[in-house]
Amino acid sequence: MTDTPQALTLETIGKLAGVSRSTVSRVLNDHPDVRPDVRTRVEAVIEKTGYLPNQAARALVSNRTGLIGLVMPADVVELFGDPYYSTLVHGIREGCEETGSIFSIFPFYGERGQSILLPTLTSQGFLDGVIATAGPRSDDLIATLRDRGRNVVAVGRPADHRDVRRVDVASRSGSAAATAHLCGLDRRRVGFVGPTPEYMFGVERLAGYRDALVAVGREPDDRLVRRDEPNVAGGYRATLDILAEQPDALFVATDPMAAGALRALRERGLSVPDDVAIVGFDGLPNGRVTDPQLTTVVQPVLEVGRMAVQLLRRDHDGPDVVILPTKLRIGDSCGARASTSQQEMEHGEPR
Amino acid sequence: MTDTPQALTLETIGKLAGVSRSTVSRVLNDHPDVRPDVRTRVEAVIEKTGYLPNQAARALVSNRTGLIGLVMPADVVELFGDPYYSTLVHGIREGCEETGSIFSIFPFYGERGQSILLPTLTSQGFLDGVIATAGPRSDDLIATLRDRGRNVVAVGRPADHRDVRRVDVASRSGSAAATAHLCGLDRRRVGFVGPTPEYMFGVERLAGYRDALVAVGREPDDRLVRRDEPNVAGGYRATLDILAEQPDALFVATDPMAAGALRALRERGLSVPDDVAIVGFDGLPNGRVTDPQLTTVVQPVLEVGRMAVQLLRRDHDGPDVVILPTKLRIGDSCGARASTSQQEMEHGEPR
DNA sequence: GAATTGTGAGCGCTCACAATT
DNA sequence: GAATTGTGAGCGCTCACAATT
Repeated sequence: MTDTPQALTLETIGKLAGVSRSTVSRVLNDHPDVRPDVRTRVEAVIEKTGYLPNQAARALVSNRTGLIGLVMPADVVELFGDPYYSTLVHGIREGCEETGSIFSIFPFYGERGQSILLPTLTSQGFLDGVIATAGPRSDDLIATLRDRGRNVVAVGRPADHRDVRRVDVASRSGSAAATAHLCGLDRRRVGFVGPTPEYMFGVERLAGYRDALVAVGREPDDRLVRRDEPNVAGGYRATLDILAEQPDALFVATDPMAAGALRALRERGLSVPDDVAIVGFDGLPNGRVTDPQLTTVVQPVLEVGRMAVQLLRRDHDGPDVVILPTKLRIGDSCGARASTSQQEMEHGEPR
Repeated sequence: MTDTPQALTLETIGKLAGVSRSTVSRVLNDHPDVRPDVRTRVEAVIEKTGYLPNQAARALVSNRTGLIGLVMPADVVELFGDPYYSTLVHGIREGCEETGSIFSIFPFYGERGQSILLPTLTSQGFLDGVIATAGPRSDDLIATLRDRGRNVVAVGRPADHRDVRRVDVASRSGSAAATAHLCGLDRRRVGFVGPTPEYMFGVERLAGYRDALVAVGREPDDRLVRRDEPNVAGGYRATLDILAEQPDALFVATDPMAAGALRALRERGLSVPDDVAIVGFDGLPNGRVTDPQLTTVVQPVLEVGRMAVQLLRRDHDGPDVVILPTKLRIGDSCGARASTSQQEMEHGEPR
């Protein structure tokens, strides 16, 4: 169980191939100025010995490790059950394959987990870049990494996002489109169910909801707004609560919350979309299937992941904040499909 | 977006504190022979400047990176939905916190993903140790890491497990106990539903099933054995198929497969446990809740994760193969609870 | 002489430049 | 002189040992 006895180095390989360590280095790094026969000879020795360069030495001198880390501040169970994260991970992995980076997930939980991880993340010579999802449990970590000059990209919008490179989706305009859609279907009392205000995406989605109401000449009414945990249980509770206000439609800021809303309405004997129309937000490829099928604002999470990797690149010269568009996908929960006149509004992808 | 302008090094900190780099190094690494006032002075400078040692330099000279990697050869969606992985990750994270290592997950998918990751995993100066779950998609990776002399621990049993350190659970004896339990409840035609034979744990669980039959003087009958993918759909298919043999009990080698079995039986109008008794294998803390509640062989996945980290330690001097015990937890799917005489057989933990 | 500190060497690479063909 | 190769220095640490109190 000891390490490799033969501590192979560039020098050893060079000796075996009859060249200097420099030439071996050039072969390894695909430098052009190597004579073909020498290259072949060196490659043969590398192949035969199974030599692989020491990553630490390489990182020390080149100041690059090739490692991209995704920092996940959540309980593993929570994380692993969430289609948002699985899609995001998928996108980041694809992005890393494109750029030739190694992708790695650093799960941590709570203050203690963060304090263990933070020094390592912040050190030189460990990660080339960090991707972190914005949220109450990671916003200070993102701010710390930024302040320390680390190469960090936030996914979403951290509470303090000055000088933070980030990828986000058009939460506000997407929410406005969803709300406008409900208003256009002649719903008079359109409510909002979303996360508590420490989630910035919830703040933006509430703003979009209000934008749409104002745009059609209605007065936003806080009695039609409920906030809770951004998960199924939170959506369930908030919906039960808001029913006292007799809404005939709800824009629900995440699909898991919308699933909770559907459950609450079913329990109360209310039909969707007849009694209450529902529009959600997420539209994830692996999201749960609901009955009725949810009308929702689709966000391009896969592209978010890919783009985050792009933003991390040193040679990236695009904008430091990238906002990706969302689009409304019509399902059966909003009532648009019932009224044929509305059918042409559908511009979501087919499933 | 550039790196920190002040490239702090030990030398810089030493200069600021009026000592040599050696003394700063001693302070950082908690060496005893530093005068208290000097230590305080150096710590003050470190604190003020926010200095953190370069991990690559440290790794190069100490030959340790402090990084433990879990290699996950699976589609992310599959992975993230699986309570086995979430529990395992939880256990490994706890183990790493105990040993002061940084824990990181390397997700990859397919041949291409593996070929990208493998050189890095195999290199010196990158990971202190690799944990990999055994299975058809990772067994050759485990063998390669072993052959290259890397510090690797397998979870489960790889097809080629010579000289591979590993943590496993007592699949065979646990399966025998489950099968014996069904025989003891007077089931005459006890079938086996499990994974296809490239999954070694399935091979062991089938062996345990046969052990139990032989022990009570019955002839194992391959017509009562069905194998399919180790997931809900596979369990569903295999169970539909085995019903032609009219089993009155099934030992199902994983809980997801058992969930599929329950669905198949329900669809065929068969009652559990009256028509067919079911015992599963897994008993994960975050596993799905079934109706009826599943009798199952509980494996200690959290401890498996913790133990894997222990086995990775250089100073570990226990056995290289650790097999953790399983225990049968009685639910409502086997019929034991109905017959009061069997109640005392229950030795699972309460939920 | 014991406790504390500094110096030199070296980990295994990459890069600039000099030396060789 | 252009293409190819080797040498020297250095990345930022840790460790052994020498030097200092």
